[in-house]
Amino acid sequence: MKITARTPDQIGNALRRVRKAKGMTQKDVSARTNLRVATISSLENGDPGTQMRTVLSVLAALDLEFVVQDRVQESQLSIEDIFS
Amino acid sequence: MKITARTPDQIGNALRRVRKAKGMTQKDVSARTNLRVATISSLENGDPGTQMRTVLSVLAALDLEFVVQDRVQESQLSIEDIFS
DNA sequence: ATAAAATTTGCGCTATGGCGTAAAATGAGA
DNA sequence: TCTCATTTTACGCCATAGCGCAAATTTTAT
Repeated sequence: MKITARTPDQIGNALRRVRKAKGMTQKDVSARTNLRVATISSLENGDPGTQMRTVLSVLAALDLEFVVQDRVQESQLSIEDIFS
Repeated sequence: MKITARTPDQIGNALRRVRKAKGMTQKDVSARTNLRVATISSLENGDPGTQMRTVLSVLAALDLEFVVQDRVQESQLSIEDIFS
């Protein structure tokens, strides 16, 4: 599992996809993070105002991590276009 | 350039390292993002409250991107321990 | 269809991010 | 050492994140 993200939408979609792939509900993530279900929802829906602590907390709950790397030249297709 | 980050501090340090490696000042990043120098400073110093829009904006200014991936088992050493 | 689960939205609240502006502190070069 | 550039910190301001709590909406299964 390795998804490039440049926008809040892409990050949100990636997190939702991974969560579902792991068979977890927002409630499950909420329990692991002590964040409200509404907060998880907001993040997954691409709220750009979501704080770093919140994103990192959810990442940890999903056993994910961030990698910061140089931008790679890629097609105009976003991850959302590729995966339904 | 590829740096794993799990904490606001690690993200901040990574961004600062990359910025300097590219010979840019916080003022340069500020000019490219329309964020205040103080905001860049806050981010680089690991403020967990920094918003996603801010992080993504700075990433773009540094020609970087996020990759979300499964956590990798690694030593206890953080990136800060490895690089001065 | 319909019941249950899951997700989204709303309200009032407190805390704080990022803004403009400016000054203070730190770092780097002559 | 002494500037000048860079970074950090402060103050007042407005906007909003995330909280508890709850209701509404959507999705999933039976």
